[in-house]
Amino acid sequence: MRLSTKGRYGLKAIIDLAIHSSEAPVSIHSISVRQEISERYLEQIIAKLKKAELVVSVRGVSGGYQLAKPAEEISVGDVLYALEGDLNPVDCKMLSGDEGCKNSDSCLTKYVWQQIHESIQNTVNHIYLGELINRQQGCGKG
Amino acid sequence: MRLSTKGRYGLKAIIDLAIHSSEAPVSIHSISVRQEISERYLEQIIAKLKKAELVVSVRGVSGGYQLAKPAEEISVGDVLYALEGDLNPVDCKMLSGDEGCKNSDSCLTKYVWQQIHESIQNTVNHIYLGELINRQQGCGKG
DNA sequence: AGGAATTCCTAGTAAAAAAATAGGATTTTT
DNA sequence: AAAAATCCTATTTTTTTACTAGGAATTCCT
Repeated sequence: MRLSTKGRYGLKAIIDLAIHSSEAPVSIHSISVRQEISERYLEQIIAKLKKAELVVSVRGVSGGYQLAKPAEEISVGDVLYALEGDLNPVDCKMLSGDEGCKNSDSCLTKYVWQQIHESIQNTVNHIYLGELINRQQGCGKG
Repeated sequence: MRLSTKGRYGLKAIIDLAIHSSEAPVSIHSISVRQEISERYLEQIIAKLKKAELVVSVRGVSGGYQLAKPAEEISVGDVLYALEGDLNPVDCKMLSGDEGCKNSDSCLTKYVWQQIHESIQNTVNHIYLGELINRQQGCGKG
């Protein structure tokens, strides 16, 4: 039940972008240095964020990435879905359709997985990058 | 961010026990047949449930397992913690201690992981096996 | 024009974790 | 004594994750 490094690195990376890319685009290289993540691996992660239209890219020298919209409008859920797929604790087949209910026990567990899924979604959909950055005051200075 | 088969099979198995072991102990073999889980693998899973004192065993012929306490007093959380460890989406090191805050970004993400963790805990700690079994009415009959 | 810094795309590999299998000892009932 | 079960631990197989690698395309700067 662990998030992969894609999700962990990716969230750090997009927060880094939110903080540093407001003026000029930020290169993968500079993120990888600040966040201590393999450049080549980050490349793949950010590619997913781009595909999900959370960031935009500028090619060529002094190119890089920027947020596709204000940090206040990007939720942690948006980021994690892009990187980890749905945050469902179990595979779709068990959940979709009521056919699984032929065995009544799987019907019982289904309810549990749905509840967990909903609570995760609820949490990540209501935390926005903007908020996170504003929290920074008072932390990290101790 | 998927639960392993340990958690999935294990919850099914203990629900099976809750339903079938009220009179006599239930063997791994019979659970494995009903739930379509490898007998040898189930053995390992149920060993964990025993270690966590959620089930008790009876050895020898016509032995098997029974719940260690009423289904109303065993939460899904109890079961999943026994099988999956804490349900923390990220590794402990990042979360414990404020040293991680030297890099302020990891401080920001930390908050997210804690929120997710709490919401999962909250969910699984408040669903009890007893409840699940009572839900069964109305389901699985369609 | 050419070189440098960058994104972009895809394939491959290595390491780690999960899932399952296996062997055999022990306990208890009949 | 045989059978049915738990118990214990090691090994193997499979799958997934994490990372590496190569090189093409784009853009800026001199």
